[in-house]
Amino acid sequence: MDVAREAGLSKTTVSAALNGTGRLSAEVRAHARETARRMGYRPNATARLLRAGHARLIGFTAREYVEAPWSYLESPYLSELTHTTAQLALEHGYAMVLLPNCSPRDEWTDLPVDAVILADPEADDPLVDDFLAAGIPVFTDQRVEGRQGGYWVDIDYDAAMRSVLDHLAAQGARDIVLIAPQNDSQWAQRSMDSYLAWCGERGIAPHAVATQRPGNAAVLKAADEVLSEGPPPDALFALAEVSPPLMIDVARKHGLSVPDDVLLVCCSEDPVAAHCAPPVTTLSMQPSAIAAAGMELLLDALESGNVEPAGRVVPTRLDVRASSLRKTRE
Amino acid sequence: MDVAREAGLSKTTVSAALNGTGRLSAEVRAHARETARRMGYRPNATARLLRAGHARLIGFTAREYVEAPWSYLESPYLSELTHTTAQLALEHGYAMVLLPNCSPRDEWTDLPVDAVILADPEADDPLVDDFLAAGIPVFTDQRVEGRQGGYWVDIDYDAAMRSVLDHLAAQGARDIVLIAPQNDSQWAQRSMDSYLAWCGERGIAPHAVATQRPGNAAVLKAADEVLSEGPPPDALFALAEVSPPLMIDVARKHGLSVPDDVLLVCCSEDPVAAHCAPPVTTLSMQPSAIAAAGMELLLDALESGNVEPAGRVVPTRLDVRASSLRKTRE
DNA sequence: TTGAAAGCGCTACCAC
DNA sequence: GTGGTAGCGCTTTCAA
Repeated sequence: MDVAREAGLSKTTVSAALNGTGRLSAEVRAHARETARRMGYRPNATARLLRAGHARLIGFTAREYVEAPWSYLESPYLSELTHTTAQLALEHGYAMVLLPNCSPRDEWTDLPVDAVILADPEADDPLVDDFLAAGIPVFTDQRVEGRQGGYWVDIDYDAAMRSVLDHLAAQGARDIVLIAPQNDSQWAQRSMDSYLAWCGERGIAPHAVATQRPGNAAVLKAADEVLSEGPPPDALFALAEVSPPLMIDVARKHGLSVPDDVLLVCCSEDPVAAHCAPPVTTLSMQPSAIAAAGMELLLDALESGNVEPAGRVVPTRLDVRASSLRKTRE
Repeated sequence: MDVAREAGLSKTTVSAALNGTGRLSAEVRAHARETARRMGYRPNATARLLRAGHARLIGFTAREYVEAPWSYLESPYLSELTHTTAQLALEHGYAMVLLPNCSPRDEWTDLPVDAVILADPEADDPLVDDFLAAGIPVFTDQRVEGRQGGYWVDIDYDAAMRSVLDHLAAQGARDIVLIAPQNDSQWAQRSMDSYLAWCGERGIAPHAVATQRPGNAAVLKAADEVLSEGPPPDALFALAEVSPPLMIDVARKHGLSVPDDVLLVCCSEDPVAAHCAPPVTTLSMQPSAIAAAGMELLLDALESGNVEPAGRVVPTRLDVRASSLRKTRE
């Protein structure tokens, strides 16, 4: 440490001066600080971390559609989840490393992380096991419940689905088409289960179409096909993420007006929904609330050394707007 | 290192076995690896990095509208830039830390980064100076040119602006309204300069409105106001990012059809533009190309220890679609 | 009030 | 072929 030599002090003293620790005379402290400043000295962060025994770094990635060459930041939901998590982490002294969804498993090995967050993993995601086996705490969905080092935040997908279906039914819809994402996430799986159950309970034939890939194009294509075949349904519920105004465009293309001819609900975090014409009813998964719940769990686990597996359930929110309100005709 | 004790080897041997270095017999190597695997041993990443003398971590943040409480991932441009950068970095063995735009300056100090990327900094951004002073290479816009440790990627904003204006003029537009972002970025500043110059050269009175904040709402409000006062302009060019279909909705709200009554061009990376009705002409800043150019510079600087300041200019792209094509009436 | 020494976990070097 | 040792840059004892 040549700041020490330059200041005529030991490196211990300089370290203490810079960190505000130890019992040093005011002059020595000021002198050390001044010398360091003048020399443009910055303590080596890696060395401090090694010394401290932690990394203060959290890995983050979204595991939905892992195979597809897409950027999960394209999704407003995942993008908000990512941003909020990064923000909250930093407020608590942790930085967040952004890992793309499709990266070789060993890319992670060399990364000094205290924990990882895996959003929407696949069923039996190998990454979950990898980290758990490596002793790195994993924050993900409920399927890790009960496993050593597994923490989870979950959503009441069943309640969410039913809130939408009940709302549409209350508006008089009977033939409700579900445009569902086709992947192994809990979101896709459990939502579909709930849809089928709800239809079953009412003796209604389910009418679901699946989108194989993420992105607007796949959802729009599915909607287009549904509206092309036979009489139009009473309502469309796009569970797979899509830009709301584009759904209105598709309906219009088929000569259908929203909400007069077909009701529309989108599962979306896109603020565009409130601004388009007509405003579109959305089911929000509340990514910021999920991030907050997850970060609370994470900090509790990391700071207090609390190894008890823990989990939280976060509610969703239905914002009813014009697109799903049948006009009262009087 | 208790793997060594367990295997009856020295930690040196175990290290060599795991890293594939040194001259070890196949059996010893296999034995060491097997023992490590069985014990769930993972080499400490922080220690390796300290030893190696680098961090393999790159800091990233967008500095536009630093004061506003917004998430830059809301912007399709910045979101694509962020994702692509992270992706490319990882492919080259670097992980990317995501820093929110509004964070105290000292949050960064404890972070072991080899370099930082500051997208769209403000004029005289203090963060630029902080990092340069700390000897950390900074990758940002052209204003760092010539400074020690400063590398830049820039866009030919002038050519971009002119390509749009020339296109609109060729379609017969004369009163072209520019909806411009109001901030200190090069993008906002230089684009506005070019707009004014272009108008000046043609003796056309410029007609620009500024948006104070990021997000759809501010741009839509500006557009709404322009269309409310007096006769509608020939064309709208939204340089500030906005969701294209919403711009069409605004025009429609004023009884104007795109492109029959008013031509529309948006500066946007949103894939929605190609799908809405009518499809919207976009000026793309090519964030992925920017990321690629920046990463190339960065790797060259970091790997080859090349301290020569360097820079690159990246082209933009105009995708002409129906929204800016005057219908030939015949 | 200050400083010497130990050690965080790892790997490169050079003896054996 | 294998293993002891030194040292990356820092902070935390503990002795002076």
